[in-house]
Amino acid sequence: MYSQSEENYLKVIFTLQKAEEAPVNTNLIAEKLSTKASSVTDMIKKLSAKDLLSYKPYQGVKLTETGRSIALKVLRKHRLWEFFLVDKLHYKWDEVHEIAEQLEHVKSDSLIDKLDYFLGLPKYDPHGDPIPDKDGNFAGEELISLKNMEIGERGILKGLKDSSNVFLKYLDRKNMVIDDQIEVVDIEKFDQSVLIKTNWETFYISEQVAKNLLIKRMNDEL
Amino acid sequence: MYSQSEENYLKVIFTLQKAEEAPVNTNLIAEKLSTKASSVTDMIKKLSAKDLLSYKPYQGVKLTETGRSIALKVLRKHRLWEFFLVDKLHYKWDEVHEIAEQLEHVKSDSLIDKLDYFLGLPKYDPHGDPIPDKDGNFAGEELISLKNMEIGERGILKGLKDSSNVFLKYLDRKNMVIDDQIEVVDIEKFDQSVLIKTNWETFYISEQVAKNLLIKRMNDEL
DNA sequence: AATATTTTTTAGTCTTATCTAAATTTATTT
DNA sequence: AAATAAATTTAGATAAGACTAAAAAATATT
Repeated sequence: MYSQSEENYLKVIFTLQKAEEAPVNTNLIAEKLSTKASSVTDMIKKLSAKDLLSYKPYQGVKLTETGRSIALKVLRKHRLWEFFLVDKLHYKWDEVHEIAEQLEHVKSDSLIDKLDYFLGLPKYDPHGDPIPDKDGNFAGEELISLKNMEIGERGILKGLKDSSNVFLKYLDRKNMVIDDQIEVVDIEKFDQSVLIKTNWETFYISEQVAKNLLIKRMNDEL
Repeated sequence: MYSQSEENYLKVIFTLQKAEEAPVNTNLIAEKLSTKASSVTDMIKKLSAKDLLSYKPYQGVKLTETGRSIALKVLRKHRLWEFFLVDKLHYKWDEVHEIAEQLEHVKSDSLIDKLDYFLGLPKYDPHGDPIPDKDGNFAGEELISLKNMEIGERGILKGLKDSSNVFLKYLDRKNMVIDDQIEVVDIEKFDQSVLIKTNWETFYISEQVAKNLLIKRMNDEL
């Protein structure tokens, strides 16, 4: 069994590793965990001793297979609990992160699978992030940034690059939610802002927003 | 916010206090928590400093109103999660305790009320234990001896431990009847006699009398 | 290549919650 | 009432995880 702290480190390293595709460095981890670099070094040594990651001083870290599978399990729990909070308890999707951070550390072999089944084996959490299945496999799916879509293309909002609270609130104000269908109507050449059409309205979003919206193209299949 | 450990101590002390109707002693707590007496003493001091229980060395402990309300909140969470596990995830009732022990410490003001609502405001957990409601009221709130009330506490006279004729006549002379509201104004340290205030007068009763009066607490707050 | 800057690690300290062993207080027997 | 036993508290240690400040290594700049 691993401590909450260990699990959090593994989870954060996993997500950074995915984003960076390179050894993850100490400062980044410290920043994501709101802690200090020296604390990260301490924990890294501990995790390395347990063979959850490989580490050479000053060279950053990489998860081992074991470390990766633990991180995936934590991620699975986090996302399933988020789904539960939104789908069953009717939280808004920007309210659930903090609670899921706690729930993800509840230890029980059977619990998470029963929860999964109860929720109907969902494939995506409320932020559109894929939920790893029992065996650690993602619902592999190619999501592209809305910024990379052409005029006339359509797709479905499936995820966010930036899940910060400010951004979630912005989307809430715009009434945009996961699984919304979106069509690119026009792209302003001057500032790359994008005119999009949702099911209800047509409006402009800035380039920065467009970058952060992950879209599943409509000609793909589920 | 209180630590998991603090919450566990409060919860255990609360249940022991209910069972014992007397100051709860160190060894009992240690046994229930599978820890050592010395650890209990340490924690007791900490909780006492935070005014969650009253404690005099070698004399056992008693929860304060604040301590009691925290314990009740933890118990509420524990029992609601147990209900969830059995009713929604189809666990058997003898499998849920360990998991609920973890879930009960998840911190969120809104979570437990939303869960309560989602479950249909159940009154009893799968073991038949009553679930305290939002305001800390039990379905089957039990009665406590007036002797165990604190200065300033109020309650309603609901029963007698000793229903002998002499005692009934005594009450008659004092004009005390069932459903009288009673407030504990003071407790004389020398002989533990209690100054009480009824709707009509304020007077002293002996410790022996106090022991025999069964009170339903009025929960002014949680 | 030498210096400056940034990143990472080390050394030492702190807090929380636990423990063992010894000392003290309370309760029980004789 | 003295002696013994039981319960409780104190003193001192330990482990996890975090911190600050200083040292060491890697990177960037001139």
